[in-house]
Amino acid sequence: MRSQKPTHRGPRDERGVVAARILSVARASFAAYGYAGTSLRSVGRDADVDPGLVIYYFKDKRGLLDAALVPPPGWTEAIATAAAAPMRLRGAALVRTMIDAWEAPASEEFLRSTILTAAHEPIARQRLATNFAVHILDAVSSRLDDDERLVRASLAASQIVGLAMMRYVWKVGALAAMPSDQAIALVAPAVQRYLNGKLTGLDQ
Amino acid sequence: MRSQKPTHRGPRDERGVVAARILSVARASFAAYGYAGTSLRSVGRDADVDPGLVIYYFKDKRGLLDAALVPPPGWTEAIATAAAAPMRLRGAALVRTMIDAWEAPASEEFLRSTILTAAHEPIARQRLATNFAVHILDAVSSRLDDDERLVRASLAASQIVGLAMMRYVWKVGALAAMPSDQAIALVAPAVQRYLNGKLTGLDQ
DNA sequence: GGCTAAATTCAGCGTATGTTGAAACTACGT
DNA sequence: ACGTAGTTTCAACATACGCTGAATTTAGCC
Repeated sequence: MRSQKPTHRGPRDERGVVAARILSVARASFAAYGYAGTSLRSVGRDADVDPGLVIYYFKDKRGLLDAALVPPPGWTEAIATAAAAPMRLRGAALVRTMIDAWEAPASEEFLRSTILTAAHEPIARQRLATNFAVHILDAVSSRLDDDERLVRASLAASQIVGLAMMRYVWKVGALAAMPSDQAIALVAPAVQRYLNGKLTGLDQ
Repeated sequence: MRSQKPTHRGPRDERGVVAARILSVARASFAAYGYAGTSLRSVGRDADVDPGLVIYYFKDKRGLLDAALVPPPGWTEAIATAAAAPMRLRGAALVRTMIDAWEAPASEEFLRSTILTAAHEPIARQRLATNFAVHILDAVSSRLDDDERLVRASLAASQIVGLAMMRYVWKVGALAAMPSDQAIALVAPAVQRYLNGKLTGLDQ
């Protein structure tokens, strides 16, 4: 009358499948409840695994967060590609890249957990500043050549971020309800103007 | 050798001063560490008050959150005023109203805690959807008269939200470093175009 | 067929949490 | 003076947390 549940231990993990499952659960939980709101016990429960195993793989709760904030493969390249599109189409390319990332489950998990955890955890914020500022802002601004390229990149990013917040994070308003092609078509011109249009208010 | 600290109980609260202090501390903590990361004990400690008193005033931890998410007086009116500005200046008026709110400590506390808590707490998200969508989107869209007014309001809001995230929440990039007048001048034209310019991609 | 190393579980530690119920203090009306 | 209502503190509860150390199972290697 001890344990009726078939507890079978030992190596049955194939190439880190279990670790990947834990990580996926953790990302979802960080995004949904934040860092403090995520417990190793609940992660273990959702991943059908003992909490100790989470720590066995990720060492720490913080280590789990660190792993959750690593961008998925292809992320950097996708941005670089969009930032290198012909100037005429670059605005639309950037917006489309971002929207595609938000609508693919794998990268959506990463984006959501990063953006939402960055709100509360200084570590996540710094990580986002790196992944975001360095990769995105640099990818965009290094492809521009005038004096205001840093400003232009920031402006373009601000519009894309705003779209993501309204459409995917808060899911509020008309932008959240329309098909993605329409959202891209509506927002791309503004981004494009930021990239190579005339800027107001730089001299005063 | 019992208690050397002068414990003085009894009514020394003047017109809810203590409750206001608790609420202010709570807002700051919600914004900094999130809902789960905020403990009644730490709130009490920072407000120089016993944790039980927090519950005496706000009944629940959730009640404390509820109170923290109530907009400060003047908030709704400020948005309505900006949304009613002459059409030519409306974009700039909206952007300036938001930036002013973020730079005034009282409303900054509210905005920050609302936006950041909305990331993790469904209750806060719904509250933000109400305060934000209903008040802002409606204030803006009810002043427009064409068929796409809901879309126009959402687009304008997305640009303003993006600016707020980059400049005040994440503090990343050129938009975070420049004086506020410059940020307004740079972003206002895009908002203005969303309000009464030509929109792309609505028919296909 | 034992050996080893990796994978997994288990029991338990110290600590912090939200909440409660009662107690203590103060100001004020009578 | 006195009681009463409103504030504030205190002690304690059950629970949940992060993390550790040892135990247990399994798969592959000689």
